[in-house]
Amino acid sequence: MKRTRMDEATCPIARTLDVVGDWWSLLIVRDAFLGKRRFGEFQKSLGVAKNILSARLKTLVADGILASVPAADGSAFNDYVLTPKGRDLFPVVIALRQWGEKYGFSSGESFPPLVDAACGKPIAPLEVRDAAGKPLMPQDTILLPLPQEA
Amino acid sequence: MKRTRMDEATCPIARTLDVVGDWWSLLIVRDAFLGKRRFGEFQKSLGVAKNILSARLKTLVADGILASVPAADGSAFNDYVLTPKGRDLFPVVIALRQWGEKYGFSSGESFPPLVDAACGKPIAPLEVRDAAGKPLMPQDTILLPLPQEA
DNA sequence: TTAGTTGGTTGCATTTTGAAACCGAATGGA
DNA sequence: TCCATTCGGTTTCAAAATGCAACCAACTAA
Repeated sequence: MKRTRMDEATCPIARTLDVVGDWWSLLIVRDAFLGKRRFGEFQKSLGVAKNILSARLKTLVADGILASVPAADGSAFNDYVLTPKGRDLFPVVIALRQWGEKYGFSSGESFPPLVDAACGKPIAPLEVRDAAGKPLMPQDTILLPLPQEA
Repeated sequence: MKRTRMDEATCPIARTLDVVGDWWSLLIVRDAFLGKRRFGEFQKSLGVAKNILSARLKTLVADGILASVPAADGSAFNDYVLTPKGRDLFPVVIALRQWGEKYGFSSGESFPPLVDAACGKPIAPLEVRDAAGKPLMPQDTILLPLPQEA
């Protein structure tokens, strides 16, 4: 009756969700992208219970998404910073953000915009493209059978 | 002590995760992209308990991601098909998939590839771009403060 | 020195999840 | 026509995750 694991799934989506598919992990990663690094910063920003945050940070570190390093301010505490593996979640976070921007707000509401630091303009909507760069719709793609190894 | 809701969050990412941030919803959406439409198809593919699947389909329909329509085969049952809002999750699913492809498999393993139906070649890695089309790294972006309404 | 902050852990109540049993309606076969 | 089986669920109940508050140890500031 444990939570169903998907780490043996043949599907890459399932394997990703097995690691970051819970309620808090991707929000922690989001905050890490925004420069937060201390336990207390995450806790205050997210409003998550400290035991939950503690458990999540542990698994994110164990999964190689965050690294626990000595604090930059010289204090005796730890900073939690994104590894390259964690930074590669950027498109995931942006995709979630853009869908939320489009569907998560009623017309009267607004949200803090994420913009290009250089030009100040909003980033472009993500597009799924083929090898040549042409945009692809969902129905333009097919899942091939698993290749058999020798 | 219920699960903390994030539907009031100012962050679009949090609002998205409030809707599809659980263990199963995005896998149901994935299967819907692959053409699955019947309760039994989802259940067999996912191996999820039927009560959970039933609850998830209900909320996905309530959230406007799936629509419940009369079955295409003329039987008395229902099909669950993606709405335009659901189809707009395509970049999310692809982002999760590409991260899983890169980090979710050991070197000996392989996974079914998702390819361009027209040319048979794998789809390109998603890239976050600025308004002009130039690729952006995470540190090239900044979150602006919430704009004040009049 | 002592009060407060930081970064947790522990304990417990509530909620969610998961497995299996159950059930009615639709379907199929003899 | 009758019976069995599948389909699409709901109910029941145990196990696990979540959330809150209390606690605590180490560091820090006054």
